Amino acid sequence: MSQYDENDAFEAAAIPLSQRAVAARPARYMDDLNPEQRRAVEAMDGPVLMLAGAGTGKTKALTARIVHLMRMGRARPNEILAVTFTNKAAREMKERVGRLLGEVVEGMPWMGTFHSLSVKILRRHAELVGLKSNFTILDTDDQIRLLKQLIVAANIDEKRWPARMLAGMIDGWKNRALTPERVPSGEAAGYNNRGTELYAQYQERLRTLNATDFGDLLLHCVTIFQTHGDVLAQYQRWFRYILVDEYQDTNVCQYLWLRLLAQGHRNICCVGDDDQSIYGWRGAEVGNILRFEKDFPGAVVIKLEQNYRSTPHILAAASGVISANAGRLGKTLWTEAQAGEKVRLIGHWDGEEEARWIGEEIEALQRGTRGMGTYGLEDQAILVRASHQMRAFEDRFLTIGLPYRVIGGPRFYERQEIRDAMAYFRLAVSPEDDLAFERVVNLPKRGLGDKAQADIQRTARMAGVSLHEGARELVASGGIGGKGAGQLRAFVEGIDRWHALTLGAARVVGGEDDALVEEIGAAPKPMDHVRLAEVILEESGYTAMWQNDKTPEAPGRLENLKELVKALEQFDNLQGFLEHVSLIMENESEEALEKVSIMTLHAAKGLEFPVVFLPGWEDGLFPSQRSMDESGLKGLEEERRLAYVGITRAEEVCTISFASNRRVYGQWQSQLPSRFIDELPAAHVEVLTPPGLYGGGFGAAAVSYGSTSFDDRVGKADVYNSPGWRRMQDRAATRPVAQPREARGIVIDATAVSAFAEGDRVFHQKFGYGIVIGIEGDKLEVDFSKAGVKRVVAGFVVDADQADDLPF
DNA sequence: AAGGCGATGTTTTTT
DNA sequence: ACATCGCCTT
Repeated sequence: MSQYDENDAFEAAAIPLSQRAVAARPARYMDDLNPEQRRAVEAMDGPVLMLAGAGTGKTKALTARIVHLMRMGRARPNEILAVTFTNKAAREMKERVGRLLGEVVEGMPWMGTFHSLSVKILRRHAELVGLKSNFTILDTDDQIRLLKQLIVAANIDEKRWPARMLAGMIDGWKNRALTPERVPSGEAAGYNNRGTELYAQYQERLRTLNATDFGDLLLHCVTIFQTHGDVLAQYQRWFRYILVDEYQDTNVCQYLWLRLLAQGHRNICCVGDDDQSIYGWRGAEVGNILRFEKDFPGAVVIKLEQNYRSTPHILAAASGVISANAGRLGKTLWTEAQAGEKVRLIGHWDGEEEARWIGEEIEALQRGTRGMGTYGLEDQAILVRASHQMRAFEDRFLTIGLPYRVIGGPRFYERQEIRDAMAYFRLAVSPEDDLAFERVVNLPKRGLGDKAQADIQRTARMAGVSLHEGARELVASGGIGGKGAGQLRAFVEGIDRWHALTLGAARVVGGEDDALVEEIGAAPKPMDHVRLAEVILEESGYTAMWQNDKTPEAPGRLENLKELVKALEQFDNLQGFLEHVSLIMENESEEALEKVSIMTLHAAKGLEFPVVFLPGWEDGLFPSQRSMDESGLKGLEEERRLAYVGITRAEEVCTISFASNRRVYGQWQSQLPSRFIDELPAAHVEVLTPPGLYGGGFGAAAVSYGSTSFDDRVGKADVYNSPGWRRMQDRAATRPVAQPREARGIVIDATAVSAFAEGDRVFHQKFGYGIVIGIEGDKLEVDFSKAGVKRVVAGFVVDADQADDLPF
């Protein structure tokens, strides 16, 4: 039922091997593998690196390999360690293995994410790192709150040295498997040179709270492996074969984790694609995959290069872009598929027009009026670099009524109301959970402000007890005045009551926990945990808080709370629920209705769509300026891999676009087409002419729109240097005060629009008439009669006299 | 204690 | 532009 069911892996081993050994019957799972895939499946022993390009059937090979290992009697299901990064990937792999086996074999208990597997291991050996086996896993909120307290306590200006940043540093250290004492002295700059000290304090606090953060799950395991040879040896013996998916995304800590476990037999198979490493910013080390053969001498390296997903043009475009990266392991994707459409490239005046055009294009493809076939909405996706780009599309699609769904929005369990409710549940399960107490003590408002909360903290600290007990004492001693007193008393008693009810609930389940069984005698009537959850939310006033809330999102939040309670049904008790939620952030209720998908490039990894739109290919946005500033060439190369990932998501139609103007942080900015566009091989690209732009003016200037296709003789360098391209870039770079513009299909000639002066009466399509009151570069400050004072790009307004002649 | 206002910092995201 | 956050006012 649960993901890491304690249907214990080790005990499962007690079943004799003979019962499992399956007679060698025709190996169905091998039938439709290509020679390379087959090689990856059959190279069972020793280190194997499977370099699997996009769409080359890597999961197929990986799952077949697992089945093969079992069929050949090399390992029982519970002796195979298969690691993924996401729960989704783990789930899919389980399903596929199950399907290949064609029979219900008891699950593979050691197939899961790095984190879930680490939890499983850590619970068995928690005491080795000073934890109890029922430790809790903090979410980011709790982590930040805890750090903030430490920073304030250390008398460090929290504004100059924010807790978020420290959290990031600590995370980075943990990703590199650095415990506080191992952090290089040079790296603790900031926080008054007390960064590592704070890190150490934080670890101490976690231990006191019997808690870990996400990074700890892995790091503690590594620590245990490194310091307890006997424990490590046990697991090395246990996991006879190790498989790792998305190896290019592993960080140092994960690498150590794997290497320690694989040290003995070296039966480790890593699957990945260095060209799809896009998580360097969160600690992933491409170096891990580049170094594999050195780390594991004698490794068999198998390249999967036959692509089953995309057309040749799409593959060629992707290959062209990625070839600009240095230090690749190098693969050349090929396909037997027919040519199909070239990658389409189109420029737009601004982001809104881009969204409008894509919306129309999607509808046209849906109707099949593009002469390129018919594609349902669920076959089409828009992949953006940064999530704020999604807005333009959402706005546009809402106005034209085009159904869409955003993938990877805030996850269910990350929503405020869900976290609040969870904090209540946590308090009910363990009243001493101080972080949960802090979160909801004044939520809903109980008249307990900063002062009251500080008093509770002080009382608790002096007595060396939890906040819950501290609050009880404070109430008893009358140390808290007036209105808050009664409410705090009610809160404290509420926690007591709910806690008692959870204990009661344990008996219903059968009381596997001895400690709980002993206490049950004192507990009141047992209560079903789903009902209990409702009671808690009701009695605490939390539900009422949202019912009384008049904001438009309140109903949705209540809906989510209902959903949360419903989700509880699938668990045995509140404890069990909380145990698992921290690691499993399921994206549920994604109806597979006919909808266009909108998501970031990161979220798109591993997915594929017949039709893909890649908007916003503009320097600074994509590649992201920040990425380049922070990580230089490395950053640029990662951005380029992102471009590669984007293009290779497309099966049949891939459309790249950019806009000349875009609002960035509220300010209009001229944009240059992405340098990645220059890297697209001309022979595989078709340049489209945007509608409403014809002849002369903007049309000719921008990207040689006049021609319908790059001349095949023109190499990419020439494209970049082509007159039209050049002119457009010059234009963008010099940013003339007045640019020609397109208004409702009417092209206004640039020469007719002279530069503006203060006092000019102008017209703006959205804001109406106004007077120019200031000029700064190509931006005008205009006092609009209806919209008030706005800053607009000069190209967006016309002389009011001229506007009068326009047929609006 | 709670609501309102100006300074601030804006990627990508899993567990 | 826009949301978040800390501070300041009531």
